[in-house]
Amino acid sequence: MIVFYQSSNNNDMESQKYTIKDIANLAGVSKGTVDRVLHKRGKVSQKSLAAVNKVLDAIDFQPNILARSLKNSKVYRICALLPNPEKDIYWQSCVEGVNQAASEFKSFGIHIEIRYFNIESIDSFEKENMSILNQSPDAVLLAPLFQMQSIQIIEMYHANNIIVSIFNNQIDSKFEINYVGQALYKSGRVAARLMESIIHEKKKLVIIHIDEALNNANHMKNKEKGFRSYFDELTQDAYRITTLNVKNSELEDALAKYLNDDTDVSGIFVSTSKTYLVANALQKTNSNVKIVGYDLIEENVKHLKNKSIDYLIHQNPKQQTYLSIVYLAENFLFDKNIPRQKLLPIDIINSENVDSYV
Amino acid sequence: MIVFYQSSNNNDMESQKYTIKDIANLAGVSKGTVDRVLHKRGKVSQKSLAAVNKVLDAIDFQPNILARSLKNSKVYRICALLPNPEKDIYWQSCVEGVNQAASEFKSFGIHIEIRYFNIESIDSFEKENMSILNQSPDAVLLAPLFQMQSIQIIEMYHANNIIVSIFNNQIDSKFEINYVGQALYKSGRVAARLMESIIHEKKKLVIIHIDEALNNANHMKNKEKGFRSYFDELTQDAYRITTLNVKNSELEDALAKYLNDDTDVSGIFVSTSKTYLVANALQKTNSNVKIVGYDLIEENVKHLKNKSIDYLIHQNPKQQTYLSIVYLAENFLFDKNIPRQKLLPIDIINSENVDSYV
DNA sequence: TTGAAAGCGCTAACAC
DNA sequence: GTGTTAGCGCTTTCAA
Repeated sequence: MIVFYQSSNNNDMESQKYTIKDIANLAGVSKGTVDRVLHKRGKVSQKSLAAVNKVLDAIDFQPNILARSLKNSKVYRICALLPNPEKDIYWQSCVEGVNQAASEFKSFGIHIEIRYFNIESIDSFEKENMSILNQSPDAVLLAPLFQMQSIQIIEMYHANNIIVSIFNNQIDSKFEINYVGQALYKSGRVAARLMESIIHEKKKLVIIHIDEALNNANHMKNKEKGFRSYFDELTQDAYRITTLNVKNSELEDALAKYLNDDTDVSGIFVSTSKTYLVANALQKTNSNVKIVGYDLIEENVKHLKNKSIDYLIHQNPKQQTYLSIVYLAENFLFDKNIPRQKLLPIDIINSENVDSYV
Repeated sequence: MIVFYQSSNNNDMESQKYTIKDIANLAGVSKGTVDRVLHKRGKVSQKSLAAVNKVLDAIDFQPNILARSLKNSKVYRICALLPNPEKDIYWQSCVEGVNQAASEFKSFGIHIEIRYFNIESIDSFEKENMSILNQSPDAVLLAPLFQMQSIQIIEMYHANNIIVSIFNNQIDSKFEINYVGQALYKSGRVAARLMESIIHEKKKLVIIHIDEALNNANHMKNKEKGFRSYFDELTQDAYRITTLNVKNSELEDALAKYLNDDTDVSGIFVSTSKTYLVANALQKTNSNVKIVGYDLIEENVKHLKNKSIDYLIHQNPKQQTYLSIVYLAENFLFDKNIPRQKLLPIDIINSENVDSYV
């Protein structure tokens, strides 16, 4: 075993750390003046300014963010308003993302509260928002499922100096500081490419939207547009694509009937996390139709593993909320910039890589 | 526009922030004693202990990590030893991952230096390591391409109290604090599932390892095992799978010859980032063989987009090094735990989702 | 066994 | 315009 001696001096230029005090000494002024120069606050004489800037140019000064942050010791309150996962299990991951961020930032003085609204009730959405507004937290994270109401409420938050971050879906608002989500049109194209690669002979496809009324119609339409655009661009092959809008309750009958009428269907693209419902329905028809759908909820994963669903597209709900909170927290604590928009990768999931995502 | 009045008192139990000073006051002891109890250091009388613990039980005390960290203000030095990207562009992303982390943690007093070794030279690997050892940084991030030498050098770092983190590939060492990489066997299975879904008639497949001598043979063998295991488990269909080991320079001829002898081949799985070489070679044969390979380097992405490569598996090299550095930095700064192993998701990439990853 | 006090680097209030 | 100083919350040293 060779053991090297420590070199006695590691203070090379690079790892030298300068403080405001150092700069003040070097420039022959006081810490206060250095601070004034650094932050352009207060009056500074030409002479002092020049002296400090000269030092600043010569060294690579990195203000100690921890010290700055410590000084500003306050508790920041962030409120996350999420769809209640009891109504749709998809949202459970969003809760987990928030919770993970919450536990990571707890000891930094970031306090996070989760609230729920009922996805079937605009009223509950508005009520919760009003209640949050009344608490006046420092920031709010929102799933803006109801477009019109969301725009209104975000404006109110803004008027009250409450920062708003949104995830899951874009809306036409100018006042949110950040959006984290996925490119929906693109994800439709991804689904199309997957479908193309597994379909071979009969080129009839079906797009199924489930419970459109309850969900965000735009959301689904964008996915459909992407899906169709991909096939439209293919020059050699002509696919026939039909769109079906069904209610959850009518799905099984509607699908059975449709497939009975048209036995040439070879692939189904489901635009929501309810993909498993289609897989369930198909199991009874004993057909060999391929399915591409969305989201890693338990029921979907089960079907994916036994290959009754071929591919799922992962919308990364947990990462969406986790990231949103991290952006807010790091902005409060360390003054980090928040990107206006963060589009997460469009993850393709099959039976073999699914475990690596959960 | 409705504007709500701020509620006058937001100090609910939850958002109350206690400091050791508060605890000291509540327990009727000094800050020093509270610190001794919290960290079990120094002697404390039964009485004081009980008093402090009583307070601690009653409140939810979150020590302010920023303050702790500030106190311990020192410059941490991390050295990353990476394969030189000039020899193999794959490694470029690793450099970027380190650089990103470096810029994020610069103002926290984390100083990061990147060094390169030549992937074709064990000697350069050893020399660089010795030089790093001599600098005695606080931590080292290593791509342990040469198994035996890596084990030795990691032991040396360990003996010198230098923390070592590794990425890209596992080795049989007990002294590294953390490994970030991908499950190789699993990724072979993912490739197999992809291949199965796009291959339909002729069930002959080829596995190609390129430049095995230069690369980590184990690495490739694990992927192959995973790939084969998937097809072995299929009961209904019999696939014939052949393995080809070729040198970069001989690839084109070897492949042309092979495909000429056996015209039934319908899919090729390439175990390295040199997948584009196979695509290049195939373009000249005008065949319709499907290709599944690895990594989002530029040449591969080009082929992916024009569909001469069907799928790529993304090993996330940037994320590997980025995460490794983040783990180390957050451990130094905030005493965060470092997981022993972090296996990144096995990302499936096709022509449509590739842009969302870069 | 304990309390008092200094100090990490930065900010902000205050006095001159 | 500028320097001084107190203080953020924690750790650590020193004196009692």
